[in-house]
Amino acid sequence: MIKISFPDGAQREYAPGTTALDIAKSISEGLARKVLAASVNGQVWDLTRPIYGDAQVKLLTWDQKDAKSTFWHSTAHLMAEAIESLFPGVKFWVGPPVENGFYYDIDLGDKHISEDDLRKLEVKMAELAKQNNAYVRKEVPKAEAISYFKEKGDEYKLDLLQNLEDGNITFYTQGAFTDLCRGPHIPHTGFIKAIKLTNIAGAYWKGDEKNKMLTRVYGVSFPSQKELDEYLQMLEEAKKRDHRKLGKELGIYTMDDDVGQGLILWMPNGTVIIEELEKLAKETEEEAGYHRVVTPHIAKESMYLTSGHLPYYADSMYPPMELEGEKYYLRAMNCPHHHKIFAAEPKSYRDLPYRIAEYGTVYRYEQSGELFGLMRVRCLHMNDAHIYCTREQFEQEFRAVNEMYLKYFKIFGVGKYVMRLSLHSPDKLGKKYVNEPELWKETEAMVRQVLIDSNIPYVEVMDEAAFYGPKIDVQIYSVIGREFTLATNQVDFSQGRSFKLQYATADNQSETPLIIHRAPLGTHERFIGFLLEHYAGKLPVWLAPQQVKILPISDKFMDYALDVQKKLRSARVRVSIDDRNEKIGKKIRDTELLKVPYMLVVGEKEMNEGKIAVRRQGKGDLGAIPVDEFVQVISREITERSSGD
RNA sequence: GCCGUUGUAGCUCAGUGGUAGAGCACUUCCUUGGUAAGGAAGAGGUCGUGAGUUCAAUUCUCAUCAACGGCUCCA
Repeated sequence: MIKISFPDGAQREYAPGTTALDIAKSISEGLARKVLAASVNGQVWDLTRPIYGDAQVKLLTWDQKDAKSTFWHSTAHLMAEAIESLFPGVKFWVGPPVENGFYYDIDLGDKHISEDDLRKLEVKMAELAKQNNAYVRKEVPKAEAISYFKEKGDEYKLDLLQNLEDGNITFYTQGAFTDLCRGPHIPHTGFIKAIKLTNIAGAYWKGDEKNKMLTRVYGVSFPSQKELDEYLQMLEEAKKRDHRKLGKELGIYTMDDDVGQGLILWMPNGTVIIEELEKLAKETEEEAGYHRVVTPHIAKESMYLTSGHLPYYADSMYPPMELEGEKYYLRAMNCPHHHKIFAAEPKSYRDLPYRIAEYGTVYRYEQSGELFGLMRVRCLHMNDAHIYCTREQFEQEFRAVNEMYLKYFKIFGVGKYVMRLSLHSPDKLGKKYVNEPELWKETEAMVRQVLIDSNIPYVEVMDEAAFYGPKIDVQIYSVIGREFTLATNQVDFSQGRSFKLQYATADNQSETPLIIHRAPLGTHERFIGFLLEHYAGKLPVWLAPQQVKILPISDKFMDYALDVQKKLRSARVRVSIDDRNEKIGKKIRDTELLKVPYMLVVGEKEMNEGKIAVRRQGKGDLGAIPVDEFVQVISREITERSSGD
């Protein structure tokens, strides 16, 4: 007998060769109907795969991530079967599960899949699923696998096989479809009750843009129609908080073909948000000992040759304009300008750390297909600053920057983010990264140490560093799940030397400072895009473009409304009056939809008592209070930058 | 940049080989109404842009621009 241990610590004995499905059945029939896969000694296995030794077994049902992945992976095979039956002769690359569903990359040859075909494929898949075809695992010697795919003329699977070791190769077959696959899979297709093929996209083979483009079909599937409906419902909800939709509805920003792709026109409402953010940044930076500077948006080519940016980024800068025999570039980064300010006056160690900040406007010629609302644009305003410091000061300065992030995140209630320690790839030294292997090692260790000392959870990622040094990026996710770097904190051991930046040490030697590039609030564009989604458009009062709307019951009360408005305006509250000839219900509805935080209803009662009836957006009627009291309440809320809950 | 989809009124969208329609928004009038849509009338579009096919193109074809979904990229 073999001993099976369960996550709760229980142990049971089974005959060797028993399967996880047998184990589930021995516990309860209900469980056996629900279980999709099993974790056996930490590895996800097919339920039907025999277990021959003692093992830790965890039965995985839909709620578990690994079970979902297995389920979607199996659905990808089912989709491939359907595609093969509707489009015979196509070739398959890989079909993995992803965050929300699965995809399969396909070489369609001269065939073509349309949106209509997706509906046909869904029908076919449902039909195949109903056959309850088992996913059958088969171990295959490498030579046999090779000859199988050679005979099929499938160069893609042959390519996959190249990197697989003999004895470690398995095929899975369900119905008429056989695929090279390491598994695992759900027991049979009958579990797949609801399928939605979501979109068709191109994807480079092996993710390399030099390679052929394959057709990728995305889909998602569920064990019941109800779950699919809920998922679709959730997508609808997510769309409502998409910053592109909210940006339009709330009059935040616009774009125009005559201006150009990726160039944001900030409307009055958006500009209010920008100015509030800048106010916050300026206060915070002043308190932290930064100086403000202002620098031009262009510079000569020679500066970007000095900085070393040009060889790396020429393609993603706007092409230069030539004037009097000189090439000028629109800047894509602020750092060189700032370095020139550092260099303008001789520095001593007493001047360090030298911190200079600017909401710097930069222009990046991002690939057209990359542009995305406010999140990825071609003209951006960076919450930029550069800190020039000694090696001894570095840790404290770097840590102070991290603390600044966290301070900001607290104000905005940002909880869902990942701190990413971005490191270089040693094999790309001299290409993507400056060729200073020792300095890379040293600074990466320094940055890691700061994270550890500050007790900040983080993930390490290779090949994500800047060309001049390692960095910490704060990754956030848009409502539709796309990942973006919101904030960044970077070490630079390279540009100080390129620009011959120096300071005099205490013993009068010349030393090159370390530089920290940092942008805790990222760019206005991305940060505001993020905030709109984060708050679903319901900005806290201090950020709201329109903080108060006064709603007179009828125009008899306009004079009183004007009095109230005057009081609020003198307290610097952004307020206006809905003076339309509409009923109060209509005024409330429209103001609610514009997500104005406070509505003040004024009518006969309020006028006689010197009060206003306060209504909070999304919360309804809060009752009447004296005007002066309201002014105090809202002023405090604004000054404290309260999130309002 | 690549693959695919889309482009009609300020917004959301319907529609057609014979030069266009709805709802909301807007303007005017009636109504002066107490916590999420009061009523009526009116105005508004050379159907993204350019070319081609056709007696005739918003509709078909091609090109181009832009948006969207991915891929690649992201100082």
